[in-house]
Amino acid sequence: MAIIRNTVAKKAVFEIIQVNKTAMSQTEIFAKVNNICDRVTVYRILERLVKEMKIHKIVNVNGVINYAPCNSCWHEQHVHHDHLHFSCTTCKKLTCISDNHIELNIPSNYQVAEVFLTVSGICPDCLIMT
Amino acid sequence: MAIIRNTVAKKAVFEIIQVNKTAMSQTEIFAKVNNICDRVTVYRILERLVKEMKIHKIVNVNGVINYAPCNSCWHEQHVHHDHLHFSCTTCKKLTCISDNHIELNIPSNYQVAEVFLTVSGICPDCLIMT
DNA sequence: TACATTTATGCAACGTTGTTGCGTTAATAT
DNA sequence: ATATTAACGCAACAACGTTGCATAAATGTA
Repeated sequence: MAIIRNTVAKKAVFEIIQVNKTAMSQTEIFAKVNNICDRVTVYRILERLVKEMKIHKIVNVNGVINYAPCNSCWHEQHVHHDHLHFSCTTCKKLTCISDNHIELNIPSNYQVAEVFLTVSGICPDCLIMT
Repeated sequence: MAIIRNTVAKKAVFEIIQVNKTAMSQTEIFAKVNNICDRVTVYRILERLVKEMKIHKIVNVNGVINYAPCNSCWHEQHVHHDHLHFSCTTCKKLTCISDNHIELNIPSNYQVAEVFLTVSGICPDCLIMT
């Protein structure tokens, strides 16, 4: 069964993720909820939101897990070759970039499920500062 | 200056990484060195080997950092679009797959440095077991 | 509106991965 | 053989994430 409840903490976390333009880590999200709930709760809410496919999980190039809203994006079930993440080495922000169709050339004896494509470099905002 | 020394522990770690066909985490590597040295030493050796470009660092889809030998592969300094990592969801092994040229379509106001391309799914070895 | 059900939470404790400081050991050059 | 200093061991810490269990609060129903 498992009836999903829409709690205040869950609404707050989802709101934070949706408003933010770039992907956020659990630490950043917890810092923004203003002690409305425990840090463990944030972990559990994120886990649920991923399962409900309202947000998605992205591993940054440094290994830190980030979360972004699932707007026009892929879902875990589907193979998408047209989505990309940009990791800025200056401001550390992780941004989703759509419309990036790529052709893979993987041996046929591998069964592909998901494609993770992350590009590191300098984002437009930081490039201006140079 | 910084003269590089070829210690027994370093030789052992490098040997382990080279012999193994798939990329390994620090934990896996440390488990194989048979207490020849401390776990902190393994971290420091890996750091040095990366700097010397004898091995390279790959972040797996779960956020765990893995290490693989730098044979026909890319170096951190260069942009390579023809290298790919396959992360098996069954055996958790991370394998390097070469010859995978991809075309990116990133807005020109982003300055690209490195491309990280990881594909998850089921590897040939695990596919046979199905 | 009050109550029952059970999902979601708080707290505490633990686990893993990775880092830092500092005194000691051992690899290389002379 | 000795001096130099890179590399190491140990201990302690830090960040990130997980688990168990008692309690709180959403939701459906009377």
